[in-house]
Amino acid sequence: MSTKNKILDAAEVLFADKGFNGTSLREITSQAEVNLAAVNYHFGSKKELIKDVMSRYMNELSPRLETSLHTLCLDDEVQPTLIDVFSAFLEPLLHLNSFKENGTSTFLQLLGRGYTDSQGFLRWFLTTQYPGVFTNFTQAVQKAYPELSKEEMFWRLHFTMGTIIFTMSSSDALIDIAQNDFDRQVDIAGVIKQVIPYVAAGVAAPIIR
Amino acid sequence: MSTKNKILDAAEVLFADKGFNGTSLREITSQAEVNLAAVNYHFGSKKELIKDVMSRYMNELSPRLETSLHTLCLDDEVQPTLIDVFSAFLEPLLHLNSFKENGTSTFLQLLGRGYTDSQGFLRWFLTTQYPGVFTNFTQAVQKAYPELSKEEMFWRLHFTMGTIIFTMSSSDALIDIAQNDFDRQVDIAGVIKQVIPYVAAGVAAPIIR
DNA sequence: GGCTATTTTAAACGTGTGTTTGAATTAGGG
DNA sequence: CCCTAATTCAAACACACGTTTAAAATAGCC
Repeated sequence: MSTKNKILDAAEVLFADKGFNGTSLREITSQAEVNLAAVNYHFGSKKELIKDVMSRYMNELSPRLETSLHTLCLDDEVQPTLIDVFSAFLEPLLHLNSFKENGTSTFLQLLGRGYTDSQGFLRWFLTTQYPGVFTNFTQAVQKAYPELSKEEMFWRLHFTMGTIIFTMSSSDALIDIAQNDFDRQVDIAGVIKQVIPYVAAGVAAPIIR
Repeated sequence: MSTKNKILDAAEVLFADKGFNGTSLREITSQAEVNLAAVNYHFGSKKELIKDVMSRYMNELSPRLETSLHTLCLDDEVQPTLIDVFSAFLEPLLHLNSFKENGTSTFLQLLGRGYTDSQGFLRWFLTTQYPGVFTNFTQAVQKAYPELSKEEMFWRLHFTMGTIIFTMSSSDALIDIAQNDFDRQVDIAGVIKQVIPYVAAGVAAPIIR
């Protein structure tokens, strides 16, 4: 395993767990069992390391998400339900688990970290580097629920992102509580399946004017 | 204005904006125009300052929230809708605006920070210091939607917290985008009114077994 | 006014941070 | 084998952090 990958692997777990600011390069390099200076040698700076950690996941997720949402919109005749739209995220997201152990959970936690940690840096990163994900998604929702105005859709999509990202940021803690309180096995896929009807119903909520 | 309050006022704004870890005592004290050592003199430590910032808001919010949810459950005959339950949050939350300028927005941002920044510290703080808020809320939801099992309710309540807290954490940025894209005035009350039907529909989503 | 307790102040402390340096080591092609 | 380029390494750098100190200033009471 290359030094670069050892660093990336250690960094993503720590970043997900303790945030970007909350994780020091020394923690990362000692976890990865490499020299401290290796980060700046291979990545240039901590900020670049963060970007590369995110890119590795986005490059894995983005094409699968794009095709998944695309096939959903292919047939002009049938109108997909909102459940269909959100379910289209399921396979690409869960695929991250075969890309890397606990990949889905780690990625969603990272997403949450990036959204709140660094004052909109991630929002910029996503919208500029992977604009297709957004446009494909809004198109799919638009098709499933045409009555929704652009503004209402804007808000409801951000509510949805909030629900998913926030839940997943603290999913480890929540899963622990659920296992204790209800005495049954829960995993990340189970949480995602719980959240889909929730967000679908939220987006489809009756419009009050 | 006392030194203590000057610090609290400066701290809450900076904490909301840049997180707890992301804000230094030097930023706070120079913003408050007091000496650096004043924080440790009046509060003992940074951690205590964070607690006190949160307490000031919770002590203002908690009793109003409790009575609001309580009156909702008073009448045993009529069953409140979920919209009623979530609307019961509106007045107590918006009251924070007369308690302090931009109080509602600041408090909800702080809530989001606390939830993600410090690995569950806030969850502990809320559940141990203000357990009434949770139990009253779940009772109200239970009454509005009795079919929901304890486990499903657990998840959907956390999804709801996620939606609201996450949205409000980045509400300033979102409001800016909305003002630009849709060319109309938006404020925090407007966002809350948008989010209520969303979360109400989410909680009331049909159960798939 | 004088004494005490409270508060403010400037300076320093120790620690942890991201980054840089320059020498030592390792790899790989001619 | 040898030379060069790439990589690793220990050490140090400069800086920012939360906290502590002890002297100076202020306030409140007899």
